[in-house]
Amino acid sequence: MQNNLFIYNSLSKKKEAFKPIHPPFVGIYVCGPTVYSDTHLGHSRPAITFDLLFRYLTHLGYKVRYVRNITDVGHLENETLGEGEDRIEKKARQEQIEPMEVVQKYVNAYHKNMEQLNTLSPSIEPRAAGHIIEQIELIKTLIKSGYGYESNGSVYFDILKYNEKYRYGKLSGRVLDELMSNTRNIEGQEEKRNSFDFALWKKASPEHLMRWPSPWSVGFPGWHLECSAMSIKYLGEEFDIHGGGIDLQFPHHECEIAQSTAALGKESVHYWMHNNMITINGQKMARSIGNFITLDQLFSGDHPALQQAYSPMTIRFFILQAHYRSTIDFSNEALQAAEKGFQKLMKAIESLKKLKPSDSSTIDVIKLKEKCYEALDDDLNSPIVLSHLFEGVRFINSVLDGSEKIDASGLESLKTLFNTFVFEILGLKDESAGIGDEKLTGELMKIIIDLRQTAKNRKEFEVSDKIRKELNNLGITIKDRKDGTPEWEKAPL
RNA sequence: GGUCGGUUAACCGAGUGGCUAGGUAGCGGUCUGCAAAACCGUUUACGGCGGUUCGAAUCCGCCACCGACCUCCA
Repeated sequence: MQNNLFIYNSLSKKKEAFKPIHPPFVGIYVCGPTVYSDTHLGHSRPAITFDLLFRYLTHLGYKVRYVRNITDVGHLENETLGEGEDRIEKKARQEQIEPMEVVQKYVNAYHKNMEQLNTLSPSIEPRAAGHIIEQIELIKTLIKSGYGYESNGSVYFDILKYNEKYRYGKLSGRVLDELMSNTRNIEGQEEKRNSFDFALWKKASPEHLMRWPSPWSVGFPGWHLECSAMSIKYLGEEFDIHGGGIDLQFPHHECEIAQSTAALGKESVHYWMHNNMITINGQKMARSIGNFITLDQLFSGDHPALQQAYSPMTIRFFILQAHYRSTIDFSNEALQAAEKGFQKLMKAIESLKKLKPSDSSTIDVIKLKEKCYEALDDDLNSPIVLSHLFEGVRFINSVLDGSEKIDASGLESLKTLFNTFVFEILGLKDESAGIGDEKLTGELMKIIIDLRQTAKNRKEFEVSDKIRKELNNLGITIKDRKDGTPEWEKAPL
């Protein structure tokens, strides 16, 4: 199996040819959400970025195992203090429910939103709390090899020791000496040999709800550990691609690298990929900053910053219009532009179905297809793919207008091209279909349009304009075509 | 303060040495009874100052501004 795909590797800071370890198999691990509140716009970025990667690799013929975890334990409010409260537990106390009820609630919400965005389900979606045993085993290995040490019932990772043999900080460009001089002295660190050591296992305080027995204490695993344990379990000691948000690079992914490398004695991940952030007013959108808009709010328009509701495919299109390693700035203007652009694309695909072939062709479909592949192969450059597809859109509309021509085989190729890239790979879908009572509406519209046509033929424009205006009030637009058969369309609700 | 990244036209956003990305908005036109759609044409660009080069948005230096990470974050 061959590919021309180049992927930007965060570790080498270069675009590298993608060579899977065991073709035709490809293993991908992506950091999923910590499920303690609603999914917001920022979460859709990695979901869509790695959905695109998953879809493209699958399209190329690879058998992809896509693992995306759910963090449901161990993610503390404040890691440095060592006394931060578990996010899930805090929410559980606030809402007076079980921690696992919090998890269930927000996992369900996350899944619903992911489905709305038309992202494919991962092959495996493991949860940290379901892999306590694997994590404990990994800690044992780390203690045995001297990289983990126990302290008062908790276990920490010894970064200084690790750095003797390996280089801590190589992903994020940190230098340990600088970390040492920069780290703030905060109380509550007495258990650690060094302030930058991170927890592998934490002893639970008496009031802590989420707790499991271990050789060291009744407690819970550290946040970074789950990804190492679960990626090893499902993808093997070495696997192809690890993805996640750029904000996870340090310390999360750095710690993951340290743990896995220390435990396995070798590099685990071949390609690190990081998606950039969605910004709002130029600043990162994040739960901690409080400037986020949830996906449900976007879909309903129910948020003070929103001028209107935006459909899931508008959001998906919006995100695909930027390259995944660039920031993308949220605004109503930008989303409205995305909405219009997306609708234009969908309309052209509808028109494509109706095109009549000519004897000759004025378009090179093969070249267009090649350009689309080239763009994807260049580190998943979806904005460029879209720009090529819009070339196709202009062509389709011109054929409809009579200024361009396409032959039968070209037409088939063009249909396949749009189907492949727009729906299969970019993962967009037509949202206008499937509104109830469609058939009846169609019949009714036929009658109304017929009446209006009669009025027009009699030059009773007052009547015909009234019909059009009343329909407009219902969100229905009449479009008189040159050949005298009017079209109508309903704005999406 | 340290490390890293960014600054492209009204907005979003591609592009890395010579060849107008694209979407949205604006303007003019074609079509149309009007309108919408579509098509054609088109305006406002590469943060500032230097340097390298025949040629720089693209490479180098300095400056300004913005941001990310250094706590948790997708």
